[in-house]
Parts: sequence; C-alpha cells; structure tokens
Amino acid sequence: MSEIQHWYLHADLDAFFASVEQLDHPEYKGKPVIVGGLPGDKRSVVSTASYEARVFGVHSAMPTYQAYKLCPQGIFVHGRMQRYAELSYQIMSIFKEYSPDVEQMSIDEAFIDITGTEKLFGPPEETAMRIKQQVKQMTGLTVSIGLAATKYHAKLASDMKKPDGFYFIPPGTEQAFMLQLPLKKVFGIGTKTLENLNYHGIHTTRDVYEKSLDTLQFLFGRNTGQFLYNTVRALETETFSRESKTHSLSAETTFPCDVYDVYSLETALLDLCHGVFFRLLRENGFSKTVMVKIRYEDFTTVSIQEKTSSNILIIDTFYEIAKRLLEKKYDVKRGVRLLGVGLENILHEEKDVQQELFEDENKKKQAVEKAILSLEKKHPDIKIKKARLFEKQK
DNA sequence: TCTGGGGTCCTAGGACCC
DNA sequence: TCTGGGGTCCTAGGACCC
Repeated sequence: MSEIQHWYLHADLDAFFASVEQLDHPEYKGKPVIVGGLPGDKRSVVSTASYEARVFGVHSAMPTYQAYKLCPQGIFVHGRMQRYAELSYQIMSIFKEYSPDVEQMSIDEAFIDITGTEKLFGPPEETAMRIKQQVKQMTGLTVSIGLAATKYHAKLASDMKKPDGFYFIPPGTEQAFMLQLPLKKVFGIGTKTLENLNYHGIHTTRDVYEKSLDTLQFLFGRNTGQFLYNTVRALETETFSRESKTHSLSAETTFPCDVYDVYSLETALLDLCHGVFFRLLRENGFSKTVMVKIRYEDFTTVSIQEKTSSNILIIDTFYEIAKRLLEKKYDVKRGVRLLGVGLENILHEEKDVQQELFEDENKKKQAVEKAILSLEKKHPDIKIKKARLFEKQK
C-alpha cells in the first residue's frame, strides 16, 4: 500500500512578451527590449523586460521613465496581446500532449501534472527536457521548468535557473530547499510581509523556522502566521489547491492627467462599463454586484460596491448603478488619477427565477446588445459604442 | 517624471439576529 | 448605574500574483 509518487512540472516562459518581440523582430535579438509604455507615455510602466534589459536594472512594474533613464538605448515597444495569446495557446497545446491535467495559471505559465506518465514518456526529468525542447523547436521560445512532488515546490523550482532552466527538487529535500531560499523568493511573501518580517528581526527562512507557531501568529496574524510556519517546513500550504468560488470582471483606466470634472469621469465610466459588460455577455455570465474604484491624485484608493436584487441584464442598468456609486463615493475636491468598474460574484447559470419580470423594453435592449456582440465577433475591427463616447473624438 | 491593468483571497469592523 | 456572547452577512481596504 505505497503512496503514489506525484510529479508536477511548473513551466514558465522566459521574459515572454519581450521574447516574442525578439522572435518576430530578429533585429531585436540580443538587444534590450522593453515591452510596455513608450518613453513619452505618461504614467506607464514596464510590462516585461528582456534579459538584456534586466542587466541595466530594468524590471516589470517599473515606471517607463525610470527604465528609460537606466537604459536609454532600449527598444521600447507596446505590447501586442493578441500575438502573445496566440503563441501562448500554441504552447499550452504542447503541454497538453504530455498530460490531460494542465492547469494554466496565466498567459505565460502552467502546471503540468505528469503523475504516472513514466511508462509513456520516461522519467519526469526526461519529460521536462523533452517539453523544453519541443517548445523551442516549434515556437523558437525558451521555457524554464521546475520539477517537484508538489505544485508549490515546482513553482519555486522553475524560478531557480531562469532563463531556459530546469531545476529538480527531489522528494524529501523540500524542507532543506526552503531553508536555503531567500525570504523574498518565497511565493506568498510580498513587499509588505517582507518588510514586516524584517521589522521583527526575521531575515531568512531559517529565522522563520526558529519561531514558534504561536509567535508567528501573534506577530503576523492567524493565517499569515500559519502560512509562514508551514512554508519553511515544506508542509502543505494549499496555495494552489484551492479552486476559486467566485469570479469577477473589471476594467480600469489611469488618466494621463488628474481629472476634476464629473462629466469626464462619467464618460470614462460609461466606456469602462461597456467593455466589462460585453466581456460578461461573451462568457454568458450573470452578476448582481457592481464595484466602482477611484484612485485620487495622492494615490489613495477607495472603492464601493452594491449588490442588487436581480441580475444586471443590460448596460444601462449597469451604468446607472455605477454612476450612482461614483457620485456617492467621489470627493469632488480631489483630482482623480484612476477610475475602475467591475462586476463581481459572477455565475454562469441563471439562478434568478424572477428573470421573467423584466419588461419588453429591456428585452429589446438585451437583444440589441447581443446583436452588437455577434457583430463585433464577425468584425473585430469595428466597435459600436454609445454615441456619447464619440463626442470628444472628431 | 513617481507608482498599469486584471485578477484572487484575506481581514477588520459594523449590522443584525438570537 | 453601564450594557454578554455567539453567529452570519456585508463592505471596504489591503496584500499578493502575473
């Protein structure tokens, strides 16, 4: 009655967006490529920097102007999400040749459960190498792979030898691995928790290990304390085993300059509502909860949400609620830097039986919106929007 | 010339009920 | 003449991730 040995791969594409640009523009090869905003773009940040750009200290989430200061000779380009999605799909398909259980985590990474595939593909290490090779051969891109007996450790392993790396954490050595890992590399410890740990004199995973569960929970809260206690001991952290109960859709925009007038905010809000609502229709989702988010000039961020009694079926309703929430929350004296809107607690079946109560008028609008959606599907280049959104364009 | 956009999960505090 | 103690639901804010 031996337990079966689980094997997980975590595959992570190297500097994905920047690598795709180098692939599609051979003249960029070997050069610092910075995907995100262009140097002139106000309030933009770096999405991905190629390894050649990272040498200069450029990294993701860095303001573009700062990246430009560090690396003025860099090749700055806007992202081309469609192209990245296309390649991502191709690569995920390769992964699926090696396992029926591929869990895509984002556009550029996935877990591949290769438990029990030895008879088909050989030892796990060989499978990993074969996948790397096939991705390289079929797309020209490199992928770093981590191999371990749990998803959590496979995830940490894939980060060890980037780019084009492979790293294996043998079963039974997980705790030793954790105890040599720098604190800031621990998945789940971000800037704030790291600061907080340092503040309490904890600078290594070994330091965490030496604290009792009680102490950790007292200092960092029940949950974070338990997580810290478990993670350095390589105990189950459940980081990737929870399946999410709810789903949400949102859109937000940062204005080039702070906005002070309500009319401009409402126009932006309508545009955002439009985008979110059609994404909801596209996935046949239903939601009753509207959220509005405001970031003021000083970066303080507030949000407000409201749950309605029935599903939001047309954009007008969505926008009216969002507008009301904006009015309720918005402090008119302050400049607005960012405005966002979202639909939360999305379900994919109609649970609300009271549906039929909505009137003919709404049925018509709903039909129009579905028609627009199908039109947009056929002709992705045309965008049909409310007249107001065109007002300021000429 | 500070700090994107799209997500998920956790938590503290208040409302409300027994 | 001084106010317990659960439980649950909701909201807003925050941490973290890619």
